[in-house]
Amino acid sequence: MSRDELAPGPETTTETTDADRFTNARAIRSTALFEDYTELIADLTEEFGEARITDIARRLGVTHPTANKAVLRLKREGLAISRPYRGVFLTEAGAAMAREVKARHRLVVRLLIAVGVPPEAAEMDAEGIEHYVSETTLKAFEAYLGGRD
Amino acid sequence: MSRDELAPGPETTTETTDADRFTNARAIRSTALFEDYTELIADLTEEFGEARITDIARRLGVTHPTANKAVLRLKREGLAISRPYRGVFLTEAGAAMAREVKARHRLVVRLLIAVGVPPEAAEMDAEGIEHYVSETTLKAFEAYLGGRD
DNA sequence: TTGGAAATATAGCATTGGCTACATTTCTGT
DNA sequence: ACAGAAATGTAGCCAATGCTATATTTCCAA
Repeated sequence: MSRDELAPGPETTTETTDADRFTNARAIRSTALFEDYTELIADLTEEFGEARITDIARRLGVTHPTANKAVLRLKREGLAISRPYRGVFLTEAGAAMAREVKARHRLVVRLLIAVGVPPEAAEMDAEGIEHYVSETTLKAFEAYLGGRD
Repeated sequence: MSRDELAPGPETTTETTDADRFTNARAIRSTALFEDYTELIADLTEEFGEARITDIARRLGVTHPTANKAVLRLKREGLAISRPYRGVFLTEAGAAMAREVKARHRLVVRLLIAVGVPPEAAEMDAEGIEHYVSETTLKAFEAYLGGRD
């Protein structure tokens, strides 16, 4: 009945526990929002020369106070800058995050389509999946896609 | 400069907007926790005959008050039942969710491994990815895996 | 059987991320 | 040039999800 020493599996080597996986997933969840915002701000800046709160809010499907509050957090984290009543711009750190996220997004969509997921569903699901794809998995996706087209 | 009618793409048909995708991802994020808990409670119940708060907390890597509070939400949503100072059990609805989540989890891991992701990374990433895989994508994964082994 | 250890419950705090309502500033058309 | 429209900012509310600290209950072993 004692569940105390049941955890250690066969090998006593460095092992990834359930808790590790869940903790990892929680950590990712807390950065996912930043990734969405930086990517979107990069898109809007490219399209319009600046990213305005109203446009950010509309694209994300949230109200503008919500977008505004998120931008405050982005600024606090050094990912964006803005002046009152003006557009939002990414810092170098924010732009780097946006580039990285965009590359990951594209790769995830390409992989989903490659294994037979309809493009529409691939785009939809990638929006959530992309945040959880590790560097290792990304490399595997690249190898898989590279080796077949 | 007017960004108002830039949104409508080429076809005026039913179109999935960015906002739709983000709204979908947010909705999923809010059910992900329930999915993790029901799956875990099912596992523990199978292993030990009941799911205890302490075990739930340890496996998820959170403190027990956190697990307790989450279980209160599960009960409120009709996914679990429990009596004070006793183990937690799934309702039929909770058990159904657990079964569905577990099947999805296994399929995601299998697919990741099939495209070349190392098993350890596949397990890690699946913990987050699984929540975002739609029915359509799941079907595609099944077809892909079925057609190659 | 009873006292200490373990498990569970609860109170209270912080942050995130959503909202509505309202204030302020900027833009724009006449 | 200015009035109304649009955009932005801010205040305040709520629920979720984490935490620590402190009860309370149950379990187990001497």
